Amino acid sequence: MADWGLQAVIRPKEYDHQHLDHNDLFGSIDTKKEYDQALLFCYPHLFDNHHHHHDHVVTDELVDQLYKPVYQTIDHHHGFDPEIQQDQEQDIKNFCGSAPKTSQLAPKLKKRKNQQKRVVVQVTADGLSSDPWAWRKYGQKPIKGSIYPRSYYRCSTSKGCMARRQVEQSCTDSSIYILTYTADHNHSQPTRRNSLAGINRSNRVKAIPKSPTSGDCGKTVTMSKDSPFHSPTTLSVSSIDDEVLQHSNITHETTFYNKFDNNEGLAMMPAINDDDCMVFSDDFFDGLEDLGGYKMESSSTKQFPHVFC
DNA sequence: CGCGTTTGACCAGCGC
DNA sequence: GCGCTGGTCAAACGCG
Repeated sequence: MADWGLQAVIRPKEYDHQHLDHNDLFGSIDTKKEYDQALLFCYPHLFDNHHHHHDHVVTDELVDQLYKPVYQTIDHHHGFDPEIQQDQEQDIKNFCGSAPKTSQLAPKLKKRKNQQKRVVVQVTADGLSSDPWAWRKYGQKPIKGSIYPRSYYRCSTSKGCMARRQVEQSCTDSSIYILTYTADHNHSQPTRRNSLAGINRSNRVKAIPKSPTSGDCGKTVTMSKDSPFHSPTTLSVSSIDDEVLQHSNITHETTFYNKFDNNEGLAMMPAINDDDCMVFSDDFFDGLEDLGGYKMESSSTKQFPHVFC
């Protein structure tokens, strides 16, 4: 059975247009479930205890606008294989249905590198510390085609954890860092204290220099698909809960778009402003922090990158 | 002392 | 088969 690790990326619209060479590196998210997976992989705290679905109105035009370009990308770069999609659907169902068994968690040995599932996240320098997991650097290598080296991290929370993270600076936009997550955590999300204990030092070291040009777009996060989301603590795939929204005082400025996908849930996409950035109010992040025990860095305006476009 | 980064060496996948 | 490249290992070292 095919087990291709197609990647998907959510990135600012203008980024795609200006950095087409990077499209060769990444695929794109093609379903809302994959977006959920990406979110869950990187920000699991957003999903804890929120595993019921909600009805949200979304127009067909909006759905087409949000998702159509992604399918095109997949067709172009990876080819569209119904069997592959079926496998991916099954992976997601396994993930959604119940806590996975140990056998499901164990990565396949000798798996081809390009078949490994991975999640690609693009963040600004400020966003590098927004990861709740504790990572330990175990290698760094210069990458062909990039003037910046790639750093390799493994999860330091648990010795047996196979989760990996790669960090590289975009060669076309030095303010953007490309995070690639592979494998999955075999443990629950660390507590805030544990997480800080693991990242305090590395954060202070600032191994990756912050670009003087960064900061224009706040937290720019780019998500990708096909993550190995089999965290044993995960209850189900879900979207950010209405309770979160209410708790966060979401206003018209922080509208979420939602998309039904074959009765298997819906995605919630932050609104895109005129600058092609998702904008969240401070109240929103305060709410998330309260609900998930997760501290976002202080900033007057939080902006998440939006989906491909 | 524990935990982190750095860095050169080594290994394996992949294309030719 | 060979060479290139990416990913990992492990020793050395730094820091609190």
